[in-house]
Amino acid sequence: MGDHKKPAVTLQTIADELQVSKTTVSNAFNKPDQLTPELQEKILATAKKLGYCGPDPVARSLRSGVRGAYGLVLTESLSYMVTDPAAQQILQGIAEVFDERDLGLLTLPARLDRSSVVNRVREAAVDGFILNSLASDDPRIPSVLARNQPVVVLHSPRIPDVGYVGADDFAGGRKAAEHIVALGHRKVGILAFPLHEDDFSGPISIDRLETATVEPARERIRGYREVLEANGVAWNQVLTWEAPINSGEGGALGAGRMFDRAERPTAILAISDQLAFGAMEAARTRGLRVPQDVSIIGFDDIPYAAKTTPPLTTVRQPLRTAGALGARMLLDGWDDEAPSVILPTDLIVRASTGPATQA
Amino acid sequence: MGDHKKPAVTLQTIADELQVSKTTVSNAFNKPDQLTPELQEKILATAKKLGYCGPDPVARSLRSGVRGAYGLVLTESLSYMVTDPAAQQILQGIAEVFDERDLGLLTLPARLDRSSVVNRVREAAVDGFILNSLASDDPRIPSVLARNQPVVVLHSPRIPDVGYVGADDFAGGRKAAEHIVALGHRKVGILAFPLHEDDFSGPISIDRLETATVEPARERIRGYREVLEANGVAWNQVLTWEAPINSGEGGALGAGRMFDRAERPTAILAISDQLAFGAMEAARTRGLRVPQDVSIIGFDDIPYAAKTTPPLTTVRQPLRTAGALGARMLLDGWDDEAPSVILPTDLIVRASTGPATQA
DNA sequence: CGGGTGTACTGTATCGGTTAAGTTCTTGAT
DNA sequence: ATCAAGAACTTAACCGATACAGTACACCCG
Repeated sequence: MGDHKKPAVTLQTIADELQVSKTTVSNAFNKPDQLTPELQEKILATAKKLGYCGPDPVARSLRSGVRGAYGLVLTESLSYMVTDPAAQQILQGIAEVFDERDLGLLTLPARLDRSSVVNRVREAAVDGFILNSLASDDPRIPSVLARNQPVVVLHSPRIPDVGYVGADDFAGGRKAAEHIVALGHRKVGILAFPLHEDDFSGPISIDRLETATVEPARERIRGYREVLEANGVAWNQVLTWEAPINSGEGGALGAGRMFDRAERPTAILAISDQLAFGAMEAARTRGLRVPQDVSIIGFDDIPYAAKTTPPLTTVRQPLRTAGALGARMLLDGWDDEAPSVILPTDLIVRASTGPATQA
Repeated sequence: MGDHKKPAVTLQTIADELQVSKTTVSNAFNKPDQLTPELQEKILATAKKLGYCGPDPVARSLRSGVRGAYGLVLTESLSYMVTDPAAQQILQGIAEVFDERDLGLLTLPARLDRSSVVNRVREAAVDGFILNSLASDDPRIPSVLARNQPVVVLHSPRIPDVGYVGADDFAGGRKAAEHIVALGHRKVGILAFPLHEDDFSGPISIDRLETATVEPARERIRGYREVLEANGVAWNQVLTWEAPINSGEGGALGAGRMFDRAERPTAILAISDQLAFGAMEAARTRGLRVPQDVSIIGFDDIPYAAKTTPPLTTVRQPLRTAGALGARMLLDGWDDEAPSVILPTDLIVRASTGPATQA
């Protein structure tokens, strides 16, 4: 790969070669109007001759204070993020804005089992951060805030004086539950992705729900609960399952346990489309028809939701918009108090939900 | 967002406060064994009190020469990358390795219509680069190479003395074509993503094919061509279409034009699964059955390929492995000559291909 | 012909750390 | 008592640029 230990060509090397000051050489690269075109050309030529490839970005940042990149802090690892369609949508929104402005996006490592990830946040050479869907007790948050740089949070958690873009998860949860209740369902199961950043998996206790650190999960379920209880379905009649990860497999497992009970639910409320897909899969393997035998509703409306058989009824939230809006908020800053945008959610009725059968 | 213009707390501030040298303060953070635990604790306490959030990463990099992040250079913009399932697979492989080692990944902007993207490459504060599926004449390549840092190329282009991980596209193309030919197809159409980084769209001339700068595209089609010609199908009998972007829409448009001809092809060879999905869609809208009326074969074997109806026959290449291998190669370096890994391709026969009908 | 205005450069301080090479002071061995 | 070795810090140089405040000289004006 060639040796990267050349005697180090710097501005000074070129300045010496041409008997000019290094400031002038610097200007040749950054402020061409400050010198005669001839001299600039001569400097550029010499730079090329000596194998100089432009001012060192690190040194430049140190002096000028500008990094030209922003950090992206994610739940779970980057490799997971890439596989999560909802996260992809958000990332796409962010990326649009960053592309538009020619800025780099530094994705930070996120394995919380490593204490070093907190340090990586401290060590990142960036101008600010986007925090996406973190638990409110994520250890990286204090590190980010300590840096006193612009920060925007997407979806979770809400932090005082920090810009925020999220969706109205509570209302979305209500819409999903209202739809299901209106179809006559009373025996329902709730499928959730993690409510806390531990590795728990199992039924969700009231306490666990109320103390949940992952806010969208908590709010969506609160929405379900409020509507269910208002319709005479007590919380202890509702089956619940928290998957250890937001994936089809997690959903399939949880839904499977519900389907295998004597009194199986006639409807599944999943707090993400991914989980809902898993529930559909679990139904399929058990010979249950969707929606005749069981109705399934998701949350997010990721693109694939329209393509499943049957197409998934779900609650849409504008993920890409959220990403783009958050990015713009971060880059443009704000004047007085930190803005907080709550995007609307919409019930998208497709074919995976239907009336409850009397059976 | 709080004002980020505090009077700037630096090592010196703390050093002054405690009447010690700034080196000692620096050591308190980086080499705790160089000072007494009491002093370290005192320093850390003072740091916290003054709102100091650890050594500035930029200044540290400048002196120590380590950036802790690597640049990722992509075709098209980041927002596109995120939507391309094949790119996602590659990214996932890369991300696994980066997560494992707690390194950051700086995604650089990629709108080639902006001259500034070349500068961004020069200005990125990174220790090396991964280049993914670029055209051989991409203007950013010289900038990357000029930096004299570790570089690894994934898929394209091949560059002398630069680490390389790719797939055997030519053999893969051959396998696809052999499968189609064995099924009796002689009237075939070829669907391609861009062969050059212009915005051309249309039939592919021999010249355009042979000078193609996007190597995987060229090699796959070369593979098709060799097998077709060996089986008596002259190149000028083959329908071709180059889409302006690797997407379902692009494929649908190209395939649509082929299907609408009097002598429509009985098989479509698509150089990506995305294009193949488009072809399936185009067939569906025209009432053509797959595979009875038209066989369709893709390339890549992205996860969704197994889930379409009918499931897509395709040529698998280990995308995630390629990403992971490339990342490891970059980070671990090499001794003598630059390694070059060519991963194998496998024909995966599913249900989208079938025997040619005599009709 | 002095003074104001620009243009093209130069010199030096500085950004915020890390590194290498001392300096002190203790301690233990001879 | 002497000296080598180590622990705990300090000093000064340096990393590679940019910011800012000049300086020198040409030019235009009344």
